[in-house]
Amino acid sequence: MTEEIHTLVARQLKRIDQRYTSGRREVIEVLVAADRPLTIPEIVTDRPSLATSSVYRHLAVLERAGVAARIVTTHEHARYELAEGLTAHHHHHLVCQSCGSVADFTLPAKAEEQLDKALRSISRRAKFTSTDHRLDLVGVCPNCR
Amino acid sequence: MTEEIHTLVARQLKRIDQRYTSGRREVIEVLVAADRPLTIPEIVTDRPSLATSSVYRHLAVLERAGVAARIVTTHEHARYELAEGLTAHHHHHLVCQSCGSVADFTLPAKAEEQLDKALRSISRRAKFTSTDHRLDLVGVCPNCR
DNA sequence: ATTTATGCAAATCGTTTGCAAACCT
DNA sequence: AGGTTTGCAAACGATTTGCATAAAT
Repeated sequence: MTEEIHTLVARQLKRIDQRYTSGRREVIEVLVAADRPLTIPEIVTDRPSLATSSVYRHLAVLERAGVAARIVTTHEHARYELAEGLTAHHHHHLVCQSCGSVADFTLPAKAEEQLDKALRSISRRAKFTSTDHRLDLVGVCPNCR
Repeated sequence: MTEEIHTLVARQLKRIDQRYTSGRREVIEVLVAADRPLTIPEIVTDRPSLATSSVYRHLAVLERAGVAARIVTTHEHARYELAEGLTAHHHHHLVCQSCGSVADFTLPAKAEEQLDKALRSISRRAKFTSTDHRLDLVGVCPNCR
């Protein structure tokens, strides 16, 4: 089942004429194993054989291929996770203001639907071509309380 | 009515033992005049008498005072706007992936309520103390199409 | 063999900070 | 005067890039 992911990543990379090299594969492995978005230092700590600059490049490629997603936080480092297409579900984030950690959550299907509907209507009115929405809850995580 | 804002800002600053100096006032004036979140270079362009480093400091203070809000974008510069307490309404953002511009929108009251309710329930379950939520629509603005 | 990816060190660029002068009270 | 704020230049730190080597096709 995680093999499936690699097949998918390889296909998506090929689509933009990129190879699925061992370094890129390692990055994907780390992201698959994580249950939350990771910073680049975290990824490097997990796989010290990877050079930091290469991880930046790998993630840029993986993002272009649509298999990784960058999350912007108020904290110093950006965070990355597998794209929703690979993990199979649309989700949102709980962002801790204190430690910068990010956890995932999903909205009940009905709430998500209602939200989507409202957002589609907004986009239409604003002549804005929306590709995605982001919903974050900002606050303090259980660890930091 | 914009005088009212200055009174409020002054009060909030005093609360954290900070003065409402001319530089800080100028920053607020620019933000009041803008109808969208601005980057620091944009603010400096508007008021060239302000030193960039001072604008960074001003906005840090204004943010601590709760009268300005920093918006994190995928683009290079952070953006700032008046805090919701001053502009009087909770709103969200349309973020253009192409040019990085950010426009405001509000959700219909009912949709916002439903969303809030769903989010409160999520927070409770995750033992997450939520102070705020952020909702962004990501896509391409009319100017960039 | 030729192209593409990677590591390392150096460069970049938004943001922060030290310090001396200007400002406020 | 005494403390705070500001401008300027220098420092910082996350991310990017140049270039020479290594890997992939």
